[in-house]
Amino acid sequence: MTARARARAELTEEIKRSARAQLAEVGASSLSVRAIARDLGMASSAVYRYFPGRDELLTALIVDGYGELADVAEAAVDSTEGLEFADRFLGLARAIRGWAVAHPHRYALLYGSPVPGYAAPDDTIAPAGRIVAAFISLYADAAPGEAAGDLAPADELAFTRIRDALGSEADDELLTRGIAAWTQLFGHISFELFGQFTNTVDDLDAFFDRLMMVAARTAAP
Amino acid sequence: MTARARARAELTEEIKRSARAQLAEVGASSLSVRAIARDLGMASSAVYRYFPGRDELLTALIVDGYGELADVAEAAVDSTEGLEFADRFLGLARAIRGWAVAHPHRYALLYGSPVPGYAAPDDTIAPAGRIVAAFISLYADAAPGEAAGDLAPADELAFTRIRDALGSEADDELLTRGIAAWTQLFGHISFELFGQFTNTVDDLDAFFDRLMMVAARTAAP
DNA sequence: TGTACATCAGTGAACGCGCGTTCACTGATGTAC
DNA sequence: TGTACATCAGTGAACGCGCGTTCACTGATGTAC
Repeated sequence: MTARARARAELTEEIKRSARAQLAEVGASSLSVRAIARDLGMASSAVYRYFPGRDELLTALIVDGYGELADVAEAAVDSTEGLEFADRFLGLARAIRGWAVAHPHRYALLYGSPVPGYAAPDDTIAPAGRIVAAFISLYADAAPGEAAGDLAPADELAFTRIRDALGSEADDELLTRGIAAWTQLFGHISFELFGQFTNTVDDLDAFFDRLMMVAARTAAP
Repeated sequence: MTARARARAELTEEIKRSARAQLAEVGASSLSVRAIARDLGMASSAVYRYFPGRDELLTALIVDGYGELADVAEAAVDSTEGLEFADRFLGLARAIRGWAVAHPHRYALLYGSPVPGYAAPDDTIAPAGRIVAAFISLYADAAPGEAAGDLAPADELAFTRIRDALGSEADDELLTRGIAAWTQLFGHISFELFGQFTNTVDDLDAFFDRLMMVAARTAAP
């Protein structure tokens, strides 16, 4: 590997690093080639030696983001091998949330509202699929009926403010089930509107109804 | 009401209408006072007679959006009075999704990733609360244990593509439960990162774990 | 009903700024012989 | 090992554009007497 190639690889990373920092400050739609160049102390035109344009840079950030989250998800699945389904799912969920909380702006780039004027190319589909695949792989080893046990008793810590606001004595179990259904509703809508369901479910209306019937059972008092 | 006041009210609405159209085309972060003025055939400075600035216009759009969605949610709750909990929840869910699908960009403004550089003022809290309140009101009249019945049999229409992709024979019931848990995970994360949980749940870590234990039971094979 | 004054909507020019992208160029690095 | 040529990174000026906001102004509408 020549010195030139090494310098190229390093500066390519530097540009993406600076772009991620900018993402956190101004958001994807205001990502600016000139601001990145300024940050790195180079002419704005120099960035074009590394990326053909702003959109291709965005694509690179998205692909990297899915890739990194997929690594995290797969590591979580691997590290829980042999455990029962519910524990493995919890481990996967924690890992994904952990990454999202650590990199909220990158999460928003992947799962938040789409960047106006930017159409994600097909290159982003495969890395996005790895994350879903990690979840699906949990089913490969699981025996049916594995996780029928009851919830551990609530610690009565998480809901004091909600209970105050409600002025009610609802228990933690019911509150959790209610919020579960609620986040499920909005999770579905965001997935549907923001493009996570494209080319998967055939009939979104019918699917939505079924999903909400499950949610209603979960949330019922 | 004077002619001047009437004209003012009308033009205020016109500005918001044009702003909503622009929202759909370029997104909230690129909402432009000049583009709205151009659209309405007036000088860009004239818009400042109606809104003190771009951010206040955005706030008005957000408040209007929550208000309209809250009207829809409350209407759904009212129209299902007397029915059992699961049916009322399904009606509410359908109503909310219906509005979101009809106005995807306004939904993104309310529940999508936050607009960088814009801090929503307190005026937006109350209208947002009306939507949650509509959901909570369902519990006021519901008897415990109401919705324990089984799901209606699947129509086997919604999942052909997913099944093809999986190369498996998983039934619709399990697929629905799996996707339910998955959208719940991402629904929670988006709510957490995009600010819907601020000042409600005390300990988000503990709450998240409980939520995912519920999800794991839902998704178990 | 008529007049005098105050209020307000709308104008157009201007300020100062930032943006993506192109282009001809210089000088350093790499490669073939 | 040395030379000749090709490749490539980086520069700085330029093009053409859009933005939010301010300001002094004109002319129409509203109001108090």
